[in-house]
Amino acid sequence: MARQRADSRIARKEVGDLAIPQDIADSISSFGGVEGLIESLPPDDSIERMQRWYQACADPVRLKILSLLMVRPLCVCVIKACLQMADSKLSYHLNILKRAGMIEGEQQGYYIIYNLTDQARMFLERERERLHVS
Amino acid sequence: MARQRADSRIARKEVGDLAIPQDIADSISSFGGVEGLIESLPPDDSIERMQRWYQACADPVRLKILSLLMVRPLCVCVIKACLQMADSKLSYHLNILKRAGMIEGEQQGYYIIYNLTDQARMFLERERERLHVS
DNA sequence: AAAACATTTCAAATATTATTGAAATATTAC
DNA sequence: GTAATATTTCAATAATATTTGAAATGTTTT
Repeated sequence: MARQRADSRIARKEVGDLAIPQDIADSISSFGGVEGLIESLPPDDSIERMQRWYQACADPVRLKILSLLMVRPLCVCVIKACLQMADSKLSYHLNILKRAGMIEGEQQGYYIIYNLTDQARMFLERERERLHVS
Repeated sequence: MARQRADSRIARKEVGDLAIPQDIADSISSFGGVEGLIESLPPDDSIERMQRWYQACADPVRLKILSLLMVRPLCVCVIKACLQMADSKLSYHLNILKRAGMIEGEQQGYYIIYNLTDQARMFLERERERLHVS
């Protein structure tokens, strides 16, 4: 018994040269229509920064590095011992996190000790909380 | 007058076959050394889910779609009118957001109306807050 | 200054992701 | 059923990102 589908007729409204559902048309007209929506978009530089940030998080190696640095600042060699990969590969990923503003390295003798930036730590703490709740 | 650099000699300690800075060695030994660090990493499926989520956010087109949907649910044609791109391109990005669990689409007559999932809305609200504060 | 250690840089190869335009699907209107 | 509208799928191409191994850099020890 096919369930009765909701009335398929959808009221439409012309917005410029565009016919769209009436309720959407009505609603968006209150913040300036399509024009208004476009203006509400974040500026390009802000979009770029966000993109770089999330891109930095979008890789298993880098997520693991971030997870390790949540514990405490670590030298490259300990990160390498944990993740078991070639130096150059690790260095590549560290550099991406650095350029995104998520980590900083400080040379100490032989070693470079990496740590999360305050921004990254705040982000990761919030994310940990969010993911545990849901 | 070059500023006196901190004593370059760094105490080192052997951990397994690895010589690492003493303070790091001491500190990580309290949570099980390198072994313990490795065990503290999130499980693979969790890493994968995070990766897909952040990857979905790591693109200017998709960030803009998310930003538009923060305003209200929208049909594809309105999103298209705002972002001015080919149908197939838009569809590609909508699909990535859908597979990441950030948006859902519901067919209504001619149109498919997309909306943020609760998870995505929560994430984006928190991010908006975080980025405004910092 | 030479040797040893830790890390980065570079260029080439590989893999993944994004864009494009044409064809396909699904819904509604006639 | 045919036409019209909205959206997706597909296959080919283009663009980016990642991996790899070798060479380079910077630091410390001898």
